[in-house]
Amino acid sequence: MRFDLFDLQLFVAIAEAGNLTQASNKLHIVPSASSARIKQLEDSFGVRLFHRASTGLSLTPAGQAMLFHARRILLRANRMRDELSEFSRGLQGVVRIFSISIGATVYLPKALSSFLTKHAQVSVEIEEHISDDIIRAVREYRADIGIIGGKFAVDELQIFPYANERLVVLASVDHPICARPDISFEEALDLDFIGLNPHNTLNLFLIRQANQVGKTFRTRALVRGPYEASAMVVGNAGITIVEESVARQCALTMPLRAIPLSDPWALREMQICVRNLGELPPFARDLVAMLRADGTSLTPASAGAAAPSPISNAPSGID
Amino acid sequence: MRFDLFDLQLFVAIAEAGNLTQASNKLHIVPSASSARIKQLEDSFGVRLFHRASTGLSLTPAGQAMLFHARRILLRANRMRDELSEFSRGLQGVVRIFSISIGATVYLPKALSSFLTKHAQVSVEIEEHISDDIIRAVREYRADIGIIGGKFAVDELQIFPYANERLVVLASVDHPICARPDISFEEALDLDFIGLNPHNTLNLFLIRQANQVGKTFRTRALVRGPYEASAMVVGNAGITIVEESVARQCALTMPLRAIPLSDPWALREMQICVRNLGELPPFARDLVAMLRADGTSLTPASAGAAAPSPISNAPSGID
DNA sequence: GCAGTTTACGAAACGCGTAAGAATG
DNA sequence: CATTCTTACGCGTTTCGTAAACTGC
Repeated sequence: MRFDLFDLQLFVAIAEAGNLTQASNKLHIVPSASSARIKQLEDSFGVRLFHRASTGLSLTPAGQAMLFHARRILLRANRMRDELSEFSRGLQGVVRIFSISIGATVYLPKALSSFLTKHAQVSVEIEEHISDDIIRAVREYRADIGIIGGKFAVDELQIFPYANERLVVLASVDHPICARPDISFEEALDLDFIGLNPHNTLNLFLIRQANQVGKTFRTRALVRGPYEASAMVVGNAGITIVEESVARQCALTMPLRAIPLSDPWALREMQICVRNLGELPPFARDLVAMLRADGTSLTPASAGAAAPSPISNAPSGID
Repeated sequence: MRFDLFDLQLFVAIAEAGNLTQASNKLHIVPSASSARIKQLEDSFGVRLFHRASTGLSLTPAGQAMLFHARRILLRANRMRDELSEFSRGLQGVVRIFSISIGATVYLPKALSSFLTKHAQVSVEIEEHISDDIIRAVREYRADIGIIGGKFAVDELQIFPYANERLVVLASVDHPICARPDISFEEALDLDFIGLNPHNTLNLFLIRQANQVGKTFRTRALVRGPYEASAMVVGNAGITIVEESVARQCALTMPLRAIPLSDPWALREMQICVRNLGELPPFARDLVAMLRADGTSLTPASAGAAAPSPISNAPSGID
């Protein structure tokens, strides 16, 4: 277990060329040296990796298995080298964020634009996942910061409240329910729905809520995301339920109105989670701080159960 | 880019201990040697990885970034070592299969039991994914064999037909529709449904089919898998749609009946895909051959459009 | 005999440990 | 002055390249 990355490169090259000499030339080494390296690799694992023939080398099954892993190791090593070379060119940090859909598409883009200008030499990676996966990733060091939706029991992680997002019904401006100040989820279920990609935390949550009141979604169509759904909502094919900020975004370009859901649980509490704030580099801590400030300012402590007051549905139209 | 795995181990150990001396002791090396290795690592990347202090070492942001990748490389390398050590103890091959749900839970277990007895020294890894991911994995060498559901346009891969699975409605034995020889999907949509985990290929497919006839699922509950659904079907909470072989399995232990769907598309054509049969080791080719033989024998060329005849719903009950 | 792999061998390079130096609190 | 990291240096091992032997088509 003390082999080189160059051993792996050589191994892969030989496996792909089926030929020790060509692989050796490609890597600017003499065949005898390659031969020795491979032999040593085989000895260290106690397994033959290639079948030898005077016509060339071919993989044994053990070699096939090794090839699989070796390729992945090399890919990762290259990414590492590339990232580090960015540092040598001035990059000062990388922050890896895993977020639920609304965070990755609505909140983070805004929040990050100010962060990135403040920290010009820090780069940010965002991946969209469901809450469960996010928690796992943060725990396992695969993500620095997680944005999750709803209250989760998360031991060993540090949790901070982020934005509170009120869920709203998104409807065409000429839909009857636009006359109302709010609507209960149960009432809304009597209307036709445009469904969103089922593989996200919000949708799984809503389906469970529907079960609890003993009703079901009358899904008229199933589309990828909120923007696709909006297009169908405009045509009055149905309504959909999204977070308020998503609704606002969609209403900017389409004649839509958002009607708040009156149920208590319709105020979804998004949370920021990190393994340990103290472990994070300063710029990442700063990002967490900025997110927290940003999140709470966006939803000013209206955290009381079902307060529909701060939600205006007037400015949601296209007018 | 010619560093050791030991370099990475050392790097991670120092990062975790925050202390070069302790890390060096742990790895049975003298601190001066560690110091030299780290320095060389830093030179090769042109980046400082640690902040030096007389109290110990702490990671720079570049070091943090490297730690992230280094951990993953080491995990992979350990898996590789473990797998190769299996080879040195007699293992003769590994086959990695990615399959859709029904393949992984119904078909492969049966097929593999005979394969594994025939090839006592070959091990098989199965992962469950949706068809799109499976195709990508096979293409990118992450899987040797893929089992996908439905006809896909897959360039560059070799495709073989596998089993044809008729979709059936699963209902409690005392449900009215049990009197019928078959039922159309459109009719079935008028009944209450128990929904399955939405993140699988079959479900996405069914939801789209429902859209096409302009109806929607009246989902009364949403559960993880077919066995959980069966329990609710028995209580007459609703019906569900599954592949016939899944239905058969569930009916073994519960008073259920399977009523075939009469729609032409209800005969789902599962397919085996590989990158290139010639590239695979003999035992993997043999597995593909066994799967193909198995699959076609299970669904004897009833591939004509909507032939409900070969499907008996008599033996599906518990009686 | 040609294309390919492996063995033999001397020289250069590398990495280890010992020992001593330097910095910090 | 104790802890910790770094530099200097001698020694053994590794790894390289050259050259020659070996193997199947």
